[in-house]
Amino acid sequence: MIIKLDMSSSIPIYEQLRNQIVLGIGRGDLKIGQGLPTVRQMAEDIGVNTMTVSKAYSILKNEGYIEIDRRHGAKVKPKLDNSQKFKEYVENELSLLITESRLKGISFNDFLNMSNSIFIAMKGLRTLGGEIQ
Amino acid sequence: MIIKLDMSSSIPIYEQLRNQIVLGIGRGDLKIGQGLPTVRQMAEDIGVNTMTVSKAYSILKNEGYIEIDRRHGAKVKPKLDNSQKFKEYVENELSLLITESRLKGISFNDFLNMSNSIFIAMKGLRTLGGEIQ
DNA sequence: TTATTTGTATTATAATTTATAATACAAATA
DNA sequence: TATTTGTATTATAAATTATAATACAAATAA
Repeated sequence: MIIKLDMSSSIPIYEQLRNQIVLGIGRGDLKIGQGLPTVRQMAEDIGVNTMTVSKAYSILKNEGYIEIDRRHGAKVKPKLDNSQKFKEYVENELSLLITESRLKGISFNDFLNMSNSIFIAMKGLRTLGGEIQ
Repeated sequence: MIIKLDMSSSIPIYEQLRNQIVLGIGRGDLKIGQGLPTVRQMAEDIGVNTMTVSKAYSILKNEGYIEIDRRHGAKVKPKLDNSQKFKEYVENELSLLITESRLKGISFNDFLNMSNSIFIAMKGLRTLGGEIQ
């Protein structure tokens, strides 16, 4: 599992780590059901405080991407969310990104091609057992 | 020009304002060449400090969405950007958003439909004069 | 020329956020 | 019973965010 962090970024480390774990699940580096490194292990690996990792894990739990058991640790388990709130979140983020792209001269075709490439690269979420979710 | 701000959000006001102005250009509320309200006027309108507005304008200038003249004020003038850096920014944001959507159960079709709706709603950037950019 | 309006800089202040460090605790497991 | 888990606590420090009051340089209008 590759975690890319930019310590000089203005984006908080816990947020970068949260994003990297979400992307890791999408890429398939992290399978559904797979355990994440312990808070202490992850903190040592990436060279940050344990509470920074704990915060990232806590956010991922609240967002419904992982489950956390005491002793058993953190485990990948994305929960579906067909709420209007989540749709609006996606719409708002997408609106901003498409607007920025448009104003900067990226064609809508290029934008759709990018989207396709990204989607294809992450197609087929698999569990630890191997079956497709 | 409608500016929607959430004062209880964790996103800084200057960043929300920056986003709202970008979206306003995309929607056509702000035409190319059109002047933005003065820093003081905008600050009064939305009820924040002048320096908060100044910071938002300054970011938009640095990102190449507006131009700023002393005395003449801030003016909408998006600059094209075909740099690799900008492409990577879009790719990274898009990757995260598609991954989140996928994990939450939004189909790729729905995602593309959303993208289409958003793009259609902002088609045809116009200048103050009326000609299409 | 003079007064006014523009964005911006400065200074001070305050609250919040972010991150670290050291320690401790509750729960579950071996 | 000892160990490992996520988490809570406490203290500390730095950076960020926002406000307030004031001032400045540049450009325009009177």
